[in-house]
Amino acid sequence: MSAVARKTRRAVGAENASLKSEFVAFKTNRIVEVASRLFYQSGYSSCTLDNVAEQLGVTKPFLYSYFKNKEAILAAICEVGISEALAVLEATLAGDHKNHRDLLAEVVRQVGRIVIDRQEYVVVYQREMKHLSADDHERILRLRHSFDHQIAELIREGIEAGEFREDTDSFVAVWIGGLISWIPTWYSPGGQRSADDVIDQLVTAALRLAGAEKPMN
Amino acid sequence: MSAVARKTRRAVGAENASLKSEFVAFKTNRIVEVASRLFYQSGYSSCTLDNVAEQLGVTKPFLYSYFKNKEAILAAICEVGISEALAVLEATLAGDHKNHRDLLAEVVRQVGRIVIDRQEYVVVYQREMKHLSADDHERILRLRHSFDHQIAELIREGIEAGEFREDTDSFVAVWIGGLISWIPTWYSPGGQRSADDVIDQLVTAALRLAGAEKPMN
DNA sequence: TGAAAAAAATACTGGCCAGTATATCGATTT
DNA sequence: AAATCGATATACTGGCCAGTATTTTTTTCA
Repeated sequence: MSAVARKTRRAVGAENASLKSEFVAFKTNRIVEVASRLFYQSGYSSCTLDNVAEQLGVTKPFLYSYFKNKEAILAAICEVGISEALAVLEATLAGDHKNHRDLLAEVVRQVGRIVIDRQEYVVVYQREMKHLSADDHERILRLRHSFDHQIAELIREGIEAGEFREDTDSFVAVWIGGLISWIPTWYSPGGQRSADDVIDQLVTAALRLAGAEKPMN
Repeated sequence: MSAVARKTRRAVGAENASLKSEFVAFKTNRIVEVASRLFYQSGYSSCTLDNVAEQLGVTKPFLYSYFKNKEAILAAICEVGISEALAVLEATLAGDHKNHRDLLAEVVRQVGRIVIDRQEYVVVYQREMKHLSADDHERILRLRHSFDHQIAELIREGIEAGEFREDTDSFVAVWIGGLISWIPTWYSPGGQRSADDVIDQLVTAALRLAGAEKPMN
């Protein structure tokens, strides 16, 4: 066998392998997607894996070749919302900004957008967290705390910079988190208010809580 | 039998009857109390009626002589928080107040207190609503809407009276509802912050959202 | 006190469901 | 084309649990 042939075969092999892992990732994703919708609608404990499989047009053992058990699917769902939120938070913090008020506004806007896009994941996380194994629970809680702490830090810096009212408690970070998490309980796509309206309101509300008046003009 | 004897007997009979209905109310209450704690801890679908009965030191058929089925217990739990909140809202609105800002502050304070006192009921309501029968769901949703509308009306009047910033959307009523509902997810009795601290913060936050500065000084 | 009624317990059932053991089927290799 | 292998399906099990039929205990009251 020539050196060229060997190389070609290796390349083909590598391509196959990566293609295969893409397939796996795709299927895993679809499972999480469908499961999150069904867990959202009927609750984690009431939703059976047969339901999930049926919705996907496959059978239960199929799910078990991609996830260890039912709880692992829940963990995957719970991780989506919080890890995406954390990612945009950190990306936004890393970017340039005029001042802390604009930075806070931008962070809230970005995170609000994710919460709206990933409504079902976020709600399932909030409601069903208690069914996670101790390990998964701890891992996800760490992400969550990292998020809260970075927001709190942002608030503290803004107060120090004199951009937020000085009688603001950095604990408002938690209240702002509340506003954000509250969206999915009343916003529904295709309802009265558009997603953009809701996000604008959210940003206004967050700035008021932080004591940073007049958002954007 | 003399008229006096008849009267006495009737009186005794009535007394027994009322005592009996007090017993029934007491037992019903205890069931709701224990069930709400267990549903809170492990979720409605995962918690069995045998668990509830065991915690009460009785057996499952006992529960069925006070409630038609499992869902009826859930409905009773869901109704507690919202109907108490509605009651204090209406009582507060009916009282005298200097102005709309103080009225809003008082309403938020009272409702916040109930949400803290009835944490478990409120959380179960939020999480498990979807398992209610259509009838129960509708009935409870009406209470909820009544609550939201009255808060929105209060905000509108406050704006009109010039006490809240005029660029405030009466939709902030929903955001304020969010703040209130958010408490149970992070406040825990015996934790860092006292219930009174939390309520003070809540009132401050609500006034900021409404655009009514400087709460109490 | 004893019969009847009320309250609560024991004992059961029918269906559901997470998880698994085994079979099938199509692709790949030789 | 036979053997192997990976991916998915079929078929099953063991335990759980809402709800109920039946029995036992307690209360009522004549």
